[in-house]
Amino acid sequence: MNERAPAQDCRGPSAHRGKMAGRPKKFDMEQALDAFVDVFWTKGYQGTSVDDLQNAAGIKRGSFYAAFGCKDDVFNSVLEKYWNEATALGLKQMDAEADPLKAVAALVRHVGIFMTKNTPRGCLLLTSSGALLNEKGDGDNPVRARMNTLERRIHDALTRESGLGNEAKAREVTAFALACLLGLNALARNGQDHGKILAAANHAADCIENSPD
Amino acid sequence: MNERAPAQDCRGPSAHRGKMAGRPKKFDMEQALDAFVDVFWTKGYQGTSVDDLQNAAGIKRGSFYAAFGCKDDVFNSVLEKYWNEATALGLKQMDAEADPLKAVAALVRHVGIFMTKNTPRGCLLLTSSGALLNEKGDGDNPVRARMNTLERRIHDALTRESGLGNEAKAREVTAFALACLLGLNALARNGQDHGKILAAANHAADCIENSPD
DNA sequence: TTAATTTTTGACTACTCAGTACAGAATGCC
DNA sequence: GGCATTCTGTACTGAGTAGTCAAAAATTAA
Repeated sequence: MNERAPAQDCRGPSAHRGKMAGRPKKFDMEQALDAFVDVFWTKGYQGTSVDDLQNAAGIKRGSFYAAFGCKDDVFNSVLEKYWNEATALGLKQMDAEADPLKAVAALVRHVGIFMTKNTPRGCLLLTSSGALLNEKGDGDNPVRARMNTLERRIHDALTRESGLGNEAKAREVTAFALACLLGLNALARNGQDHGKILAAANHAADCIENSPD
Repeated sequence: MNERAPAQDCRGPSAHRGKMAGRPKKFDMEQALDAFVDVFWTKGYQGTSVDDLQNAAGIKRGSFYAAFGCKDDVFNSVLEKYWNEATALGLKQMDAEADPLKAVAALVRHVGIFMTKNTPRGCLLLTSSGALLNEKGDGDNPVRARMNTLERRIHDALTRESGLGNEAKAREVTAFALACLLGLNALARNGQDHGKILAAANHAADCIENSPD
């Protein structure tokens, strides 16, 4: 564990143009972060080394640590960026649908498409959740926290205003939907082809929409 | 990559009692293998070092390599042992059921129980499949091969004698069932409690049994 | 007792990794 | 120009890793 501050100044070429003293950065923080997302996404948390990150962004050791902090700091930043983008794409579809079961079904359907687009990478968040367990034990971690958020969002979608009165069923569907998302992701990462994943996603969505009581 | 032979003689204390020359083994091959299963199961493929394996079995470096070969050899042995045991427990339940959809539902229900028993470890096979992708790329690997076998078994269960006439539906349900299994596993490894996992498994099984056409 | 055989043991090589340290380069400000 | 500031590049530390090797120990066979 390392307690250094991750150097949150973030001026660099892309930051606001009020010129400041000192040698200017040769790289763009945002572009570098994009590259980091890519590396973690394809290689997984455990599989990426700091060298991988540096090479991907074309940054040498010293600059890297000064600008981004340690590996875990970078991973947190990457997760934040990815989570925001993935949320924007996926969860909003769920919130737009009025009928609770249809809303969750829409989420699952969208995730199917999302996974298909990115085979065999699947979803960075869902994939990392398993890997972090091996690395850090089952304590709190940034992935787990976001998984809980995701779960809460699904549960909320099921129980808001016009929602399911039956709390037990809401919980069951929530757990099932979560399992479907994780399952579709695992399917994608197992190299299943587009057709199969989409079929499974559609089937899952249909199942949720026609949920048995 | 290392091409040494994994020393497949396997006499040791537990083998047949025709005494042979040479210093006797101090450890039992089967017990050691059990310990290896345990380590890979809790730490994952990437997360376990050869030292971990040696410590778990109380074997020193040289002896380890002489008896079991390299890390990948050990992993293959572990996978074989685990697969046989998991198959004996899980797939036979599926084969015992005549109705195709009920058979697959039975498998999913059983997996739910299995995952619950082993939280937060889940299933060694399903868990490793994602990790190996990061490590080895998407080429052939021993996990992938067994995943394909699993998929084929599910598809067979759906299409044997009295089975579904509709091939498209069979494929859809197969992919969905696989997604459910992987999803339940991921759920378990995300630290979800017993109740949630069982609920999700039951819901999934119900969905499969009442599969929409 | 001696030879043959096999395992044990610990040292050894060679490599990768995360993170630190520091001299020097490039800039803005005065 | 001179100075403070910030970034770059590289070398370094220390820990971990996989796998090899040869000498010592334990056993059976002759």
